[in-house]
Amino acid sequence: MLGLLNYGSMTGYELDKAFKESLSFFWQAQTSQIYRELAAMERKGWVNSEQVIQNEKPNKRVYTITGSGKEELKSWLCTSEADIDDAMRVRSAFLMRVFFAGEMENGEALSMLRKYREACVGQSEAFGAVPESIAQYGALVDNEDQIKYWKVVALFGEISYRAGLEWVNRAIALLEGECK
Amino acid sequence: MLGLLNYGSMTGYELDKAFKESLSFFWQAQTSQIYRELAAMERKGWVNSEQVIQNEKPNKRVYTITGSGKEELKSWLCTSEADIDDAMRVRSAFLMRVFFAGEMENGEALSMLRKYREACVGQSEAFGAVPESIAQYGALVDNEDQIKYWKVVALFGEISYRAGLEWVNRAIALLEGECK
DNA sequence: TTAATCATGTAACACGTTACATGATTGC
DNA sequence: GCAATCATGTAACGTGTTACATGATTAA
Repeated sequence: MLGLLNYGSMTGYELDKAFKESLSFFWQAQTSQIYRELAAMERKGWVNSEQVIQNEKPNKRVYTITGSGKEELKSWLCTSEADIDDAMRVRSAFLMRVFFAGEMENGEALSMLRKYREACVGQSEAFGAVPESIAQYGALVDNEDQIKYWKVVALFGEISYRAGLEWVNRAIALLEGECK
Repeated sequence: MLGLLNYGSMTGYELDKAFKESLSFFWQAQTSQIYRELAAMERKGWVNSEQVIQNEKPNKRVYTITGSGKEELKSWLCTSEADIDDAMRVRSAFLMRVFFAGEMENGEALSMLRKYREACVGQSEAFGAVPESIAQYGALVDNEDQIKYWKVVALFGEISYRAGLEWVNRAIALLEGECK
């Protein structure tokens, strides 16, 4: 949220949209969490807010990052310590299901993997629209440096879904060999 | 935990080791969380426990899955509903850092990526030891069906780290082009 | 004698999710 | 008339993390 507010002042509603439309690939947040954390961040002095009265739409509260908020953002970005191990960490209820799939019917496990394959294909296709979307947001932010990194993150997504597809195809082939 | 206890009765300490030695690739749990959740599961009737007095070692409490626990495990394994989307969900503070890396020095971003590369290489190498480890645990569990799925999960790990390495190499190449 | 392994927990806090609550305006 | 978009929250609950507390035995 500090990262987004650093691009420009925003409402909770707009932050929520940013998470859902752009960041959801690597981070998710509930609407209620956004409003709660905005209040907490204001208490900490990282942001301040101002009510804006509107007449054709409901009133809104616009949040602005403070100096102390910018410091906090930078220190979070730069202290990478043990964080690389954290970065590698996967946490997947899906893989847990696969791990214990010996307790399922063979066909049930296969249908789970086929659903995963469909989801991979869908996600891979969805990445076609990403460059366009980056160009649009990039024009608003007006910072060449930023969009370079956005593209690098998008590349991670593409490569991961392709890898996921490769895996699931091999997994299905392995299991189909036994349960025709 | 129900999945593990389904292989055979165990203590909290042994469950903790299983998470740390075998499941940590796709799920992590703190020791304190394991003991807390064991207590909760006993309250729910999914497991029961018995104290075992030892004389050469500290006493221990052995947990055993109940019929109702087995039912719970099976229903968790088989109801896969919306869970595939959940499976695809990535949550990565590391990718968040990359996304906002425009606020860092260029060199700092690069060194973060190089650390990631080292970690990928290390993890990839660590996968060499996995087949041996699977064979060892497999002998204890004595269920051919199970180890088949364990191998499929290990394959996911190998493929993911290879993909991560491919990505980080391309990302570093992209960024080095500009900051020599 | 010092580190590792065996063994079990409590308390507090941080973070994430779900359910609920409200209400105006705009486009089909 | 109905759905979508704009707009903001509270309360309760569930899950994950950190800090703390204790103490025996065995191998280097």
